[in-house]
Amino acid sequence: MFSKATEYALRATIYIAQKSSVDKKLSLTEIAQAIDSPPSFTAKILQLLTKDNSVIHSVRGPNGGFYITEKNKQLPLKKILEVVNENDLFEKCILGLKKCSETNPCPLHFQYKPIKQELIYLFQTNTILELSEKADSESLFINNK
Amino acid sequence: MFSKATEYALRATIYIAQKSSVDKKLSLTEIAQAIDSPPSFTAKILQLLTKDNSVIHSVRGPNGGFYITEKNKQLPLKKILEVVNENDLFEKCILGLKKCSETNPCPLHFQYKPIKQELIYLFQTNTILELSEKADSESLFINNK
DNA sequence: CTAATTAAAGGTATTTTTGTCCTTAATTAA
DNA sequence: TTAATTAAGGACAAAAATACCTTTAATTAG
Repeated sequence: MFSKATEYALRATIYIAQKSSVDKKLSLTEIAQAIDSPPSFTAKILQLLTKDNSVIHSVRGPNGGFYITEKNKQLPLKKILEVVNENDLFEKCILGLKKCSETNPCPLHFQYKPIKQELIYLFQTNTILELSEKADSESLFINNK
Repeated sequence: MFSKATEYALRATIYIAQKSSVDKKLSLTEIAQAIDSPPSFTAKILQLLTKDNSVIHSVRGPNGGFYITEKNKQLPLKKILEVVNENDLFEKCILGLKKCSETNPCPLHFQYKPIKQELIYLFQTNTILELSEKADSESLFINNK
């Protein structure tokens, strides 16, 4: 469904929302361990999410790390997909046809349509905050190996 | 959503179901042109679908090519996904967590569950025949560029 | 039987994705 | 001010997906 990059972006953001605050920032090392992702690759993805502080924030130096503001916790999950450029899922034809449309539909078009709508709804209505609250504080990301 | 390989597999099979018969086999060249896919790569995928005649059939030599039997047209689309090994879509956690389950759910688990069910239903209940009949005989695959 | 046609099979090449490493910049504490 | 810490940024490496090409095998028509 999603690329590794997107999976890591979603997991990392949810974890950061769950565990961080302005005065309790999380290091790359902690995040990567918690969500079971390769640290260096995760760093790249966190950079994307940090750009313009669009999703998460970062601070360098001792006691630095990553955190997310209360305001940004109100962002929908969809925002994360936009940042990692996997947002086209909600526009693409399921058969990969470039010109599939309402007037020139692929054979799956009208059956897939409501499913796509539900996916869009899922990522548009769920905020980072809501998801982080659903994430059990201990058991979610550990034991993922 | 799907890999290129899977998209080509679905498109090719639907096209073959729509246009071929035992005495009107389709060549690789025609198929690849019709569904707008790279011929050599498509050949590999058709080989998979042909193996053990599990989905489509092939004949070498002059007037050879690919076709599908009426019997195999009754197969669900899911069969195609199995052959190209993208069947795990219906089992995987949307966040990529290895141990996500009913008792240890990821934060999206219960919201994604019904969507996943609908996807499974879509690919299990739709047969190749049904899809090929929905595919407009002329306008579906052309103009895809 | 021979030549032509078409898919099968295998190897190779390219591109994209995923992952690593090293240096630089920022921040902090001593 | 210096040393330590942590993310940013860039170059590089490995793996996987996608795409191509060449030879072989099967089939058919003449």
